[in-house]
Amino acid sequence: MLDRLGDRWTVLVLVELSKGTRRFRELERAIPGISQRMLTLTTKRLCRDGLVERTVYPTIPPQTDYRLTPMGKSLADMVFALADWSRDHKDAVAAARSRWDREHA
Amino acid sequence: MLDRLGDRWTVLVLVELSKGTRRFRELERAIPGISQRMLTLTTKRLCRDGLVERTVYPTIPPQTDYRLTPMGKSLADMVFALADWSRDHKDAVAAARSRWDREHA
DNA sequence: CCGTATCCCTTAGGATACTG
DNA sequence: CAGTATCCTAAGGGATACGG
Repeated sequence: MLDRLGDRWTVLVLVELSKGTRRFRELERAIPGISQRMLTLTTKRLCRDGLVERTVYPTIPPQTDYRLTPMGKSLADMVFALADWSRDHKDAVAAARSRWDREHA
Repeated sequence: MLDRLGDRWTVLVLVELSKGTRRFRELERAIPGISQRMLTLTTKRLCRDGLVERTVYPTIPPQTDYRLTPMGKSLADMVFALADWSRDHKDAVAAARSRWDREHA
């Protein structure tokens, strides 16, 4: 499970879907740099794990909606907690790094 | 920052150090499967980020102690929160997966 | 014991092209 | 639009050998 949050794209999809239902193309545009392939793989994994739900409208052109399940929402909350931690300690980490880099020049 | 927790070895080292001060060899034994190379890289990154502190005793044979900084401890707490989430939802995820696998056979 | 330096192989994932 | 299929390369990380 922890390795799921290790995946960069997974986290970004989770965050984007936490804002509401999104279509495939909307996710793609909202997440700069993601390839079609990775978006497909990522959403598929999230669906398989029961974190995201998919609804397909067999219209022309086709439309697919993605949205977080309750479990997905709770995981997204963990992501936000991590993001908070990250923000709170960003400066301290940066300071530690520059100090390390100075001392190991 | 989030990608740090994506790294499997980083998480395991963090967890092990949360139990107390450890020497290089102790970490290696406590984390099955980690290579010397990855342990070195992982501890070095953690030190650079100010999450772990190193104390070297220039004895023969040499000895090096690793321990979490306060910031490292707080990150370890986040890891434990994730582990809790994981434990709480383990069954639900497993169920979702087997259902998915059944339906996509 | 505590690392560093190389080699080497696997795999993640981007680019591209094609379907319903 | 919403994917699937194929190719290809960059790099993460294991195995091994060596140094202080």
